[in-house]
Amino acid sequence: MAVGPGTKVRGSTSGRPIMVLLDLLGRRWALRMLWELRAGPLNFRQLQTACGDISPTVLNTRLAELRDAGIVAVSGEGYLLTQQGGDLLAALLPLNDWAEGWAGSISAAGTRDRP
Amino acid sequence: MAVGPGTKVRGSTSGRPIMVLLDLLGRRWALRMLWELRAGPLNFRQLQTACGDISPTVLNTRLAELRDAGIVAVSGEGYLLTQQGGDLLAALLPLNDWAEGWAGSISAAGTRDRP
DNA sequence: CCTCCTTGCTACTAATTATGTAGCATCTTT
DNA sequence: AAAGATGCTACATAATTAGTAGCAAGGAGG
Repeated sequence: MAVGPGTKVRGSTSGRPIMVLLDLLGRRWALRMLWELRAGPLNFRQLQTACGDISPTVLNTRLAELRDAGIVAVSGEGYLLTQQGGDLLAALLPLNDWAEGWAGSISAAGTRDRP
Repeated sequence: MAVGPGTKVRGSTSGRPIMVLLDLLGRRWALRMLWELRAGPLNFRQLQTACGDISPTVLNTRLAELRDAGIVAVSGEGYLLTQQGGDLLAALLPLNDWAEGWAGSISAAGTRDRP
């Protein structure tokens, strides 16, 4: 197993699931890949394109990690979220709304620290 | 501003807020830092320790990015989440539950390769 | 069978980022 | 004044990511 609950990861030897998850999702393109898979399966090159022509090296590495983690799976249709992956994505969807509000507030106030 | 809505980021020239956010949170330690700040302010070295003795170089870089993004701020008490940062964290809290379920399901189903 | 695509992915090098350690400058406390 | 803390910079090394090329396998069409 590359990464999964119980694994020792950067910054935590405890293997606490949340730590493992934060490490996994903190790797480049991982979050974006989940995001791009939200609408349904994509094959390797489609996913690559969706992520802005990410290099196939990282894409493949990340895919392996996410598959090992049981978040992504392969099918005849291409790569897709597992049931669990879908649940994870659902937990991430609110980020979109937050980001929209963020955009509004920053372009309005544009500063670095809040009172 | 280093990174914020409207910025061009890796994999997206659109500057769509969600893309900028996913890029920002996808940098090493960013998610973890937010997580560790959930309970209240921490000073530089406390935060460093909380993140498992992350190197001060990255810590400082990430802090600057998160401050530029209006997610983290400094006060006499140390580094803390802004109002917005708090909202973002709130959106991320469900990940903890998800991760717990993840741990359970993987150790129960023992899919890929666990002893 | 033979080409010509498409697809998933490996190879390899260059560039960017992160790690790890040391230590300085600035307070605060004793 | 001396002895911590604290926030951070410097710098060398290691690890990760980017970028590009291209191969092996499979399918469609001829």
